[in-house]
Amino acid sequence: MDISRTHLIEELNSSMEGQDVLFGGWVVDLRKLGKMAFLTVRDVTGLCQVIVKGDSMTLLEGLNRQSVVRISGKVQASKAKDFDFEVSAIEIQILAKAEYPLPIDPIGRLESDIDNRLNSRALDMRNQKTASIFKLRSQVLASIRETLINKKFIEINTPKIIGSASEGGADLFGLDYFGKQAYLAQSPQLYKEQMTIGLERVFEISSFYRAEKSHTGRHLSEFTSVDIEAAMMDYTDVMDILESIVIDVFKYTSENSKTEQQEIGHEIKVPNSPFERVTYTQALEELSGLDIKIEFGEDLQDSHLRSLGEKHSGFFFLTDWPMSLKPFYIHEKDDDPTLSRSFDLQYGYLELSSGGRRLHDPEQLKVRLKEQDLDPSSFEEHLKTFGWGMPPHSGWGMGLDRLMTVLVGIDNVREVVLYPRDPDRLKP
RNA sequence: GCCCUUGUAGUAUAGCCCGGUCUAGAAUUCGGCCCUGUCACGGCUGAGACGCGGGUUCAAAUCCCGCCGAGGGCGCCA
Repeated sequence: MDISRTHLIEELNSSMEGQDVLFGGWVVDLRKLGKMAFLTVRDVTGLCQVIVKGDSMTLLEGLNRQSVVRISGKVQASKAKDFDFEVSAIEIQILAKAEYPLPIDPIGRLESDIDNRLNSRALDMRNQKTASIFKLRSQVLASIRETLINKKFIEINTPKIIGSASEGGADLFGLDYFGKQAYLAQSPQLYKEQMTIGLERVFEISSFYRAEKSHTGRHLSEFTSVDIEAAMMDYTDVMDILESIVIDVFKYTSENSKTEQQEIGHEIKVPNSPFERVTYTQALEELSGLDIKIEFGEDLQDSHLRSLGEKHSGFFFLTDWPMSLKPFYIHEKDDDPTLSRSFDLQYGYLELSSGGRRLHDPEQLKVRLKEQDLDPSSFEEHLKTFGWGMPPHSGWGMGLDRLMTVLVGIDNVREVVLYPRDPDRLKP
């Protein structure tokens, strides 16, 4: 079966009148008017109207919406409202039929439940709103890579099957690895730090796993994280990098996704920079002004972050957290050892990223491990690299899926992940 | 782990609170017929549903209980 095409739909134009073309895609709409018919056909690049008349009408037998067709025809001027030109069909080949009933309405005229759409995710991509979200996601990834590579970062891939828990905190998924206990990685933290020894500036964009039974619109068991780690940088340096990545993502997508923004019904606006930087201590004071009393050293609850988010709408950094709230590898401040060189990037109440300056002195690391009731001997593989000339370094991890929800203005992370995994969803 | 909401054709919904009017309604989709410029085409026509199991009642889509499914929130966590 010949499935070649001479043109993608976006390559067709009204100056080609009279020209024979061969293209293909899926049937979006089919309107039969007695002895003539209109169909609209979509490929990844666009939508084209096809007109069928006379003897060609027999070619429509058995054709239905969402089926895949290959059409040969002649370009001609169109009287249609939305098209300058159309293709008059000479031959219509049905390459694959769509079988009804379909589980969702792929046109999106009636918006189906998120549950139904996720169960039929591939078909959901025929819905231009959904497809646009993932086209945007691709642009976001491209933009982040471009920004980081321009700043001399090297993209790495660290293992997702690991032999021991990397940093405490979240519960890990355990698995049997040829009779040994293994885990799915919750973060590339230790590996990316190690890589600063030789590659100096590294980043990874990958899936990580948390076995938390969270039921919210912003948590998934499998999520995509953007991580960087850079030698010879302090936490404020990597905050600047994070900020420029976010700004670049918004700039890039706002300019390159006009169609997608229209489909989604959300205009991407480049945020103001620089982002506000609020210290943990200032945050406590602000909350105190709102009659919310929090002791130094207490973590900020969701409700506290919501209150702060109302005051600092949009992106802002929360910096200088108490050491007691931070993992063992975080570096303290010189002027106050109870405070850390750390930060979270917030969008309102939503935590997008957290990072900081890391300890690079193995002796200090061992002390901190013990303080947090972790056993230094189970970190031997990691600690030994610190004796090989570990440069001072800083980094962060950012939840890509959360950033996507901010970018497209949708508050459920499941909308921006192809096949989300949460405690109740393992399939498809 | 806790709390709230919810389940009606393929899809998305009305009806439920206040039981009988439900032979479950309108839309869209799907099938058939008519239609040569549609553009959410139109007209005629057909098919298609009360998640499962108990209970209350003369009578249950409607009230109660259990199970299963779904959505959201809290907590955990990023």
